[in-house]
Amino acid sequence: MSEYQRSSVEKKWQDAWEEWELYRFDPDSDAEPYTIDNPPRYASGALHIGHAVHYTHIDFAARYKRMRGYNVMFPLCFDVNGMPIEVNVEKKYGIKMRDTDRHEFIKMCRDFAGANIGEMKRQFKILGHSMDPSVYYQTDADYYRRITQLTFLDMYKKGYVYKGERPINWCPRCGTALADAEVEYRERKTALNYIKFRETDTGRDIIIATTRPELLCACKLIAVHPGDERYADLVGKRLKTPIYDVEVEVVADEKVDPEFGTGVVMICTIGDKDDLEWIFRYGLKIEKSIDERGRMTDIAGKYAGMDIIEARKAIIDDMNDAGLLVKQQELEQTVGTCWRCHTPLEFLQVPQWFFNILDHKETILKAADEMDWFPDFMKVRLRDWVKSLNRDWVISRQRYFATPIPVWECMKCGHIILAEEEQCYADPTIDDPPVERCPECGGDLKGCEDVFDTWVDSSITALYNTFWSRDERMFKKLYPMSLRPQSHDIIRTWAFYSIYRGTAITGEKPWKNIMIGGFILAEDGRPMHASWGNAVDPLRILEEYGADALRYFAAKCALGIDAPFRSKDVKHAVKFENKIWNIYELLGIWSGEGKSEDLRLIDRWIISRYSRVVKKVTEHMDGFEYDKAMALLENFLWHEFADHYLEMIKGRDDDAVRYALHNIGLGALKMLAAFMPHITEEIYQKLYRDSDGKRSIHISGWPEPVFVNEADEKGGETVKDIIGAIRRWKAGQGMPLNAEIGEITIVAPGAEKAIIEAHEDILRTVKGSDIVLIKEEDIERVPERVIPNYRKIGPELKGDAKTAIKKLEEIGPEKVAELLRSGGVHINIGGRRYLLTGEHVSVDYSLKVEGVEMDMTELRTELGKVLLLLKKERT
RNA sequence: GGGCCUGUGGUCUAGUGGUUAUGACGUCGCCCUUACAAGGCGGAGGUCCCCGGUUCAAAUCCGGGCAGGCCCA
Repeated sequence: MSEYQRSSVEKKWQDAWEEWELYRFDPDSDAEPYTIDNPPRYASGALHIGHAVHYTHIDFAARYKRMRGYNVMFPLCFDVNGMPIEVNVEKKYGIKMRDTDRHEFIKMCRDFAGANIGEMKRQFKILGHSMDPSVYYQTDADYYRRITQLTFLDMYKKGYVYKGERPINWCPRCGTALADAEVEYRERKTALNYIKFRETDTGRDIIIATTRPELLCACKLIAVHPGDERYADLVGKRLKTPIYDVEVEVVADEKVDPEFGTGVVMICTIGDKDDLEWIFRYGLKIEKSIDERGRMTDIAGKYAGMDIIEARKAIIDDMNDAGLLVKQQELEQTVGTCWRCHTPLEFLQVPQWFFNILDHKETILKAADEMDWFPDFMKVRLRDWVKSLNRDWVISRQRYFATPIPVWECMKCGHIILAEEEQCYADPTIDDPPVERCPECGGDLKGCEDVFDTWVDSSITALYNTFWSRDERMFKKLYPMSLRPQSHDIIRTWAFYSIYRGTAITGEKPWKNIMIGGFILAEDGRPMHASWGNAVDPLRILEEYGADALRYFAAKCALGIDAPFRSKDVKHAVKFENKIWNIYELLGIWSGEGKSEDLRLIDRWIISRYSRVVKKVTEHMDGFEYDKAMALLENFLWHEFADHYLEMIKGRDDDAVRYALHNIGLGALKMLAAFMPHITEEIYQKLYRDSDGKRSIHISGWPEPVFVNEADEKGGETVKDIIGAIRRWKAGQGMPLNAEIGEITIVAPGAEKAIIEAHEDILRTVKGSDIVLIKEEDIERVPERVIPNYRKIGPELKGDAKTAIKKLEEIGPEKVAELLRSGGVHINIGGRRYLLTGEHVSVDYSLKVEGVEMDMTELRTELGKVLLLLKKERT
């Protein structure tokens, strides 16, 4: 009567697995490798339930493949570079990156991330994850950054890299370029300002609506819709800008929305992407009104040096004072913001480094086609994204904590000097260039201060994991990797960039399979938000319910589909654990592996059912359908094996039952092991370690089906149904389930053979004394009572209803039954004739077999109709 | 505005052309049975989001809506 002690058991095995180094990838093994391009966990510290679920799915794959005999590579890895760490460090120390020494700041970032990594390793451990510390990496380490730099050199030499000056997304707060993939669109409220421009010739006022009055200093053009009659005479004329008093021309352009504002727009260099389109169309000279730090430039006149918000406020005040501001209106708009700090982005022209992606779309799509996607519809998202791309990937960032771009530039002629391969990892802000002076012009060289977008680091994980550039033999063996697991929000980034880099460098896809996880929503079905108070802390769940329970919930989340967190599932998992624990408590009574010689029908039935489950679960595991595998296992173990088979075999002690219990008990436990590694290990060690011979269930083999026999299954199902019906009947009688019930009479033309074979098991299970098989004709049906259908008789016979019912009772059940069989009962009341049929009246029969009154239950079984007759209890 | 996904008893969910729609939670009733009352058995509870179409037959396929999620513009 022991209870499962989840917290101590989980801790015990987590420590043991770590000590045993159970999950080691063996580079020299002959076994087929199964390599997982594990997402390096970002070193910001906090564990989100979504992370917990995704990494748990990956752990399922790793554990399953290990049991299938693969040499599994499941790296323990962390993504460390990048802005979130920088932002955290700024917050923690109350400093600004730009005001801090570059290398001092980098050190603070490293230390900060390093401290988090310890906590994150602990999180993986208490989730029961099986990552392998022997294939460890973190993206900020020199050994990793070296590989990032080598891939860059390789791509540079192949012509994928260029430096260019073109408008890019710019975060003024972070002071860096951002790729399109890093832009997050947000709804926000802003003021639409109606301001006065003056027509040069006539002096009349033209009202223009703008959300960006601070850009007025860069206003180069005014546009109206060509069909807009209000302004037909304005086209070609010149207007003077308020405040600056600069003359600009009015053009007619289809792109203007006459409904918006006043139908007149000002075009500035540069505001947003629409402005950019106009700039190119009209060949406008680009004038920067905002600098890289988000401050107004000299062309803003008196506003120079202010930041954007200050300048906007100041110019509005000034225009208001001068009577140039007509009105302000609240406006909902969508703005591109920085993915990190959500500052609205500016569109600036700053020299940057680019990867050429536009020329390689076809290669990327082809590689994506060569991989298997789980679920397959996720491929569509990648395809749509690739097809929609119209700008190259900006890979340079004006930040500190990331991999430096390993180049020097001639300060005189701009010539680019690449780092030598041997030199990498190189930091050009510290290290000397490979040559002293520019080989072209003899000018001085300056180390590049830009760093890489962190996706440049993380998009080579497949190359890093497979020893690219380090071990040719291993690379040949391991690339492409077996599996890329990730979530669907980063298809356009991580998946896309990785495929691009992989194909650019090796000419081949980076993985064979890619599995995409869905989002975990809050219990109320909305996304989790700290401010909505619906966020779930997985560490609390772990503490309260344990890792196996949380993993059970993860298993029930189908791949690729957003699922709300369900604490009910976690609680249910605890019940299931308890059930598992007790099932194996019971199985512990039967020791030994048994023999298959004298298997009975019910043994063959459950073994065949089990074998089918093994086949189906294996298919589901291969297809990453963990929810289906888990559901199948639970249903089998709980509701077939425990509820029925175990009840049927209580009291037996023979080699056949031992054979069935041992095979199913061990096999089912193994199939559960990937999902619930702790409880299964505990039971394995107690019951099966000696016979199965492995140190841990997690390195034992995956079970094979024993046999499938359809006839046995049909027979067994029928026996199960008969026993179930008898148990239900007992419950209905208010009898204890272990009450003796004497003789059981059965009519079962299709199932006699099965019943005869299993009669001993049936009788022992339901505590019967004997089974008597009879024919349906042997049942005597004795009409007992007339049952009038008031609902039918009442409306039809109205006032005569009462009399009619009385008459029916006088005729008596036996006669009524006979009349009903021959068409109906004619009744005459006061000259009114009625025909009452089976709709109006029925007869209740009692059943007798050889004169004894019986209860009858009719079953539809796999072997046809079964009538079960049990002696009526005398009350 | 576009792409992809989802919409099934009070709540969550299985089911992708075929008797009476699966299961869980909750609820009501019964039962301590040689593991498990954190268990077993049973009952009540459903316009399968809406409208139209295809079909002998639609929760399921097609079209159009509506609502939610993710990604994008």
